[in-house]
Order: sequence, then structure tokens, then C-alpha cells
Amino acid sequence: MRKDALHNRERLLEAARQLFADRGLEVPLEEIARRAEVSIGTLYNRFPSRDDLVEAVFADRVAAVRELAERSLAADDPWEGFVAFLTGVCELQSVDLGYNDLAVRSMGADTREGDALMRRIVARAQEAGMLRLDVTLEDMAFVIWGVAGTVRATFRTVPGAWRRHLALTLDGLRAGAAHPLPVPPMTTTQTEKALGGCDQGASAQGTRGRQRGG
Amino acid sequence: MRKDALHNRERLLEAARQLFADRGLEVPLEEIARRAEVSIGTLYNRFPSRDDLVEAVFADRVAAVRELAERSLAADDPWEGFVAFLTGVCELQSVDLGYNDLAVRSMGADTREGDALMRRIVARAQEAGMLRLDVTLEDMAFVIWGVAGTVRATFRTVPGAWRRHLALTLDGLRAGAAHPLPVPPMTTTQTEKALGGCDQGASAQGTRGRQRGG
DNA sequence: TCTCAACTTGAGGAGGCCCTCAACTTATGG
DNA sequence: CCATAAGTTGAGGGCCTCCTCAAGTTGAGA
Repeated sequence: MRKDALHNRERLLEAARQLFADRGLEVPLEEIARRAEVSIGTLYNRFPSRDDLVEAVFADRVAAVRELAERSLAADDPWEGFVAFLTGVCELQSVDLGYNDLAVRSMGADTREGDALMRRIVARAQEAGMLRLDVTLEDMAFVIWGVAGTVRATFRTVPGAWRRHLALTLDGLRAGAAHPLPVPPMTTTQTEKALGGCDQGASAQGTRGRQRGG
Repeated sequence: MRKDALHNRERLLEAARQLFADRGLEVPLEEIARRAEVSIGTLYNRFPSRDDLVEAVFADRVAAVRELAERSLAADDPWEGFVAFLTGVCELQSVDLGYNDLAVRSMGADTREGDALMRRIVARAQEAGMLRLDVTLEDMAFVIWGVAGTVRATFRTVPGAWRRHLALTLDGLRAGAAHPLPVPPMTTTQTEKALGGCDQGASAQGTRGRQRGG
């Protein structure tokens, strides 16, 4: 890859990082190109689809979450580890509207191993008697989706509010708080579908989500 | 108002009701007009701005929430009342993506009296020793924002999932679940600002939210 | 029936965003 | 320095949504 091309790639990523961070994943690509001082054509050269760009921009976060998961799993206190993990993910959400959007449709990690790690974090906290036994990994989606909503609402006005939301949520997840739940947990498949279905931007807006044209 | 005009108004409201319900508040107005079999011009005649239409469509829900609040306040068991209220609002959210969007930016009621009623519901549950004392009405926004996220994600795939989310959340709100919270509650002003800030559609999408042109 | 205010219509301008591609520029190895 | 593959550019077509307004239609009272 030519040096100038690499340079432009870098500028594009940096521009995208900034714009995604404070406007969410749906900023116009043309605006990203403009901020990178590069033509829109170049952007499409480097990143044929929006998802390619998103993936490149957030690759580091995915890795970070993975590490976070490993650290959390290694924590002395299983509950502390569990809390640290969720707090860490939410912290990332709270600081970057783009990642916030992304988390909503991937539950933070997305990868096979990430999934396995999280499952172990949950299991360990349960075995320690701290996390209620009637929840599953799938229930963690509620935490992410929930905090995502609060982050969207309070991002600019009350930046710390999500911590309170999370704390309340965690109090509901403690073993001692357990009261019978009205419906069974989502299955893995259901969760995957739900995550996948969040694609075309938060609420609805018709068919705006484009496909790659073959 | 002429009879045919009234008729068209009805058709528009019905079309909007349906489309808002399964696509959210951001469906194209032209699509609403089309479904109502009425020209776009007529839509603008009756409802100069999208908000006018939204308000008309959801007027009944606002009233319903008000009644719900009154009933909840009158319940024998203060905690049951509290739960009934939140469940009722979430039920409305879960059944209509439009109302789900609306709740995110109004916390269900919006009105002065609604606010006062909710405050009493909260206070009563606290006085009964069931609702933790360190939460305030403002914290109820977390419930709405949270469930809204789950509804958006699971609306089509796992329609009942929100009940589980809500149940977990409620378990965190019980007096017995209380653990120290990391940050103070949002102030009324902050909450208002946060609600107001959710206007231009869930995540970010730039400046798409139009203003009325004076 | 006649009148006219009330109402409806839908083409079309304005503005966005997406994506492509033919023409141009430039880094790089020889 | 040259050749050329790699890369850049940005106008422009396609599609969408918003909103307006001049021209046409119609309900309802006189």
C-alpha cells in the first residue's frame, strides 16, 4: 500500500473516530470525508461500505473489551469482576456514541471467545453466590440496551447519569435481590436475532439501511 | 370544519397510528398520506408539523397514562401500585414503537399533573418501606429509557422480553436491594433537558430534526 | 340552483445522502 | 528520469424526504 494511501486511511479513521464518537454511527460519510480532507471517492476506495469503516474504527475497542473480560475473569472477587466488566463496557458506551450504537447491536464483544469469556464471568459470579442464579448471559443484553438508552438521553447533559442507572441495575442482579421472573430468559438464537435486528439505526426509519449492491 | 375534512383527518390519524406503531415516530409523512389515501398537501393542511400529528395520535395514550397513574395511586398496596404503573407504561411502550419513542422523550406523562401523580406514587411506595429511599422520580427515567432500548431490540423477535428486563429492574428498586449509589439523582432540570434532547430521533443523525419555519 | 369559502391535489423546488466512474495525479521501482 | 500501477478527485445520477402553492374541486348555506 502506497504511503499516501496509508496516510489518507489514517486521516479517515481519525475523522470517523471523532464524528462517530459524538454523533453516533449514522453520520454522513461525506462529512467524514470532508473532515478528513479527502474526497468522498477516496473514502469509498478504502472502505467500500460503512460497516468496513465502523469495523476498522472500533477494532481497538473490541480488543479492549476482550482484555477487560479477561481481567475481570481474573479478578479476586467474582462479583467485583462481574461488576468491573459491565462497568467497563458501559464506560466505553458512555464516552462514545458510536460505540454506544455498536454495543446495542453486538453486546460489546460479539466474537465467539468474547461470548465464552462473558459466560464464564457470569457463571463465576453465580457460583460465588453473588449473582442471582436465575439470570443468564442473555440477560446482560438488558444492561447494555438499558444503559445505551440512558447514555443517548444524557450524553450531553448529565454525563455521569448512567453510573446511577447501572448501579440500580446491578442491585437488581445481586443474588439477594432475586424475586421470581415473569418470563424465561431469551435463548441464544433470540438474542442474536435481536442484536442483528438493531441494524438500521436506533428506532425505525423505514428502509434507510442500505445493502451492499452486488 | 367540513365533513370531508373531518373524514380525512380521521383517515390520517388512523394511518399514522398504524405506521407509528410499527415503525416508530420517524416514518415519512408521505407514506402516512399515501396509506390514508389522501394527498401530502392535505396532511400538511391538517397537521402543519410532524409534532402536531404525533400529539394528535397519542393524545389518548397521554390520557391513559394519567388514568393509570390515578389508579396506581389508589391501589391498596403502594408497591403493587408502583409496579402497576411502571408495568402499564412499559406495556404501552412494548406495543407501539411510536409510543416507545415518545416515552423516551417525555417519560410517559409529560404534563404537570402527571408529574405530580408519579411523584406521589413514588413517595407512597417509599413510605410503605417497599421502594428504596435513595431513588427519586427522576430515576424512573432509567426504567423508561432502559425498557425502551429492550423494546427496540426485541419488538419483532422476542415480544415479551421487556417483562424480564422490567422485573430485574424492579428488583433493583426494592428497599431490600439498596446498596449505596455512586452519583446523586438527576435534578428535575437535568431530566427535562435530557428528555428534550432526545428529540431528533434515537441516536444522532445530525441535523435531521427540522424546526418549524416561522 | 348558485356561490364561495373551505378543502384537496400533486407536481416540483430544495436539500440530503449514497455511490460510481472517467479523467487526472503521484509514489515508487527500475 | 520514466513508466506505470496505485491512488485521488469531484461532478453527477439516483433516490429519498420535506414542504409549498397555484390550480382545481366540493360541501353547505342562501
